[in-house]
Amino acid sequence: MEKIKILFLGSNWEALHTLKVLFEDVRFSIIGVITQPDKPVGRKQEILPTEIKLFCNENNIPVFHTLGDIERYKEAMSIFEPDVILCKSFGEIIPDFFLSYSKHGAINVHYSLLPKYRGAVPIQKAILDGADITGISIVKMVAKLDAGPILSQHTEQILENDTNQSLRERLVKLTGEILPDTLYKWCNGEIITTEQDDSKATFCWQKDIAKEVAEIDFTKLDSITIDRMTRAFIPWPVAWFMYGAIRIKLFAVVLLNDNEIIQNAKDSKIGELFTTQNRLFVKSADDKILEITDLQEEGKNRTKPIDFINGHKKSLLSI
RNA sequence: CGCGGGGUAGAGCAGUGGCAGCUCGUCAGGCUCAUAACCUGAAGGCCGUCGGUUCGAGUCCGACCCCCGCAA
Repeated sequence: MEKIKILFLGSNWEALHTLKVLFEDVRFSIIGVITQPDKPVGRKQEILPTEIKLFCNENNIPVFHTLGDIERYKEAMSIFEPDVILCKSFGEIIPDFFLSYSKHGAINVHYSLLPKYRGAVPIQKAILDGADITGISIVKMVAKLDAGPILSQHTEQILENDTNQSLRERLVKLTGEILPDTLYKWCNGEIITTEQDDSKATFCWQKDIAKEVAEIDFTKLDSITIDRMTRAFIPWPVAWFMYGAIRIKLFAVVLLNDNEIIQNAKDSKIGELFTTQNRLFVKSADDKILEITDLQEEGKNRTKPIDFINGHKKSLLSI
């Protein structure tokens, strides 16, 4: 039985996980990986090889950079002769001609139930919208972004306390469980695709997830929105608010149902932080009490509320 | 040399050249029907490192190390 030759396009840790799963599956052979070039990382902006590149080097998989350049895509086509192209978190717009040069085309893994949430940040947007389910769509890539026929879909519940990170980790894991079979069947002609209903498409863009939109003004936003923002912006850019002149990152909040505290705090001012029972609270614009359970001041380490309270005993309102 | 904040008890923070402090936690005991409550006591420190100034440095000066935020 001849192995299916895969040309893998991917750049981040999610792509690496998927790449490993396919690499270890005996039905497939990874003939090459196209990934984004090494970039400066961290505070020191050191240029380090990406994890994908390290993995490829260890396993003698050829690595190629297209750099978004049409000519380099053409060059890649002359080097690699894949049966199928698999794309996961690649980060470049791929030219049309490249999508169709292999026998079985190019397949993309997208983290939403297409046609909903086409675009760059489907998980975050689903959380911001308060959706209760999302999922994975494995689609054939076409010129139009995330608009191709669907090979298979799998739904996943969005839990009440799911963050972009926790949900993403589950979806990445699930991808490893379902992608190999789907891809194998596809290449054997055993899958009949389903066209997307374009009229039901919704979209999300990278600009929806940015530092500028991650600011939380407790005097203007309601508690539900604040909770969703906090969960959607992890691990980046992380929801933040101003405490006096200090910027504070907000890693987790809990909508409060504790009657005693709500009763005691009924006179507290909207947007003003206060503490009681060694816990940290704030009232949002809809007059609900939110408990802050995980935070970080600029220039300082991430701390638990008790530590923040200890450090601000004098300025913090206590009820 | 990208910009900025910081390093003091297990944690979080004060500290004006002159005895090392506060809150929380920990430990021991007490009180209470009861508590993330209250009372009494205790342990716990190379004040990032090295050098300098000084009668005297956590504090002033210099160099270095490390952590963090921004930016990318």
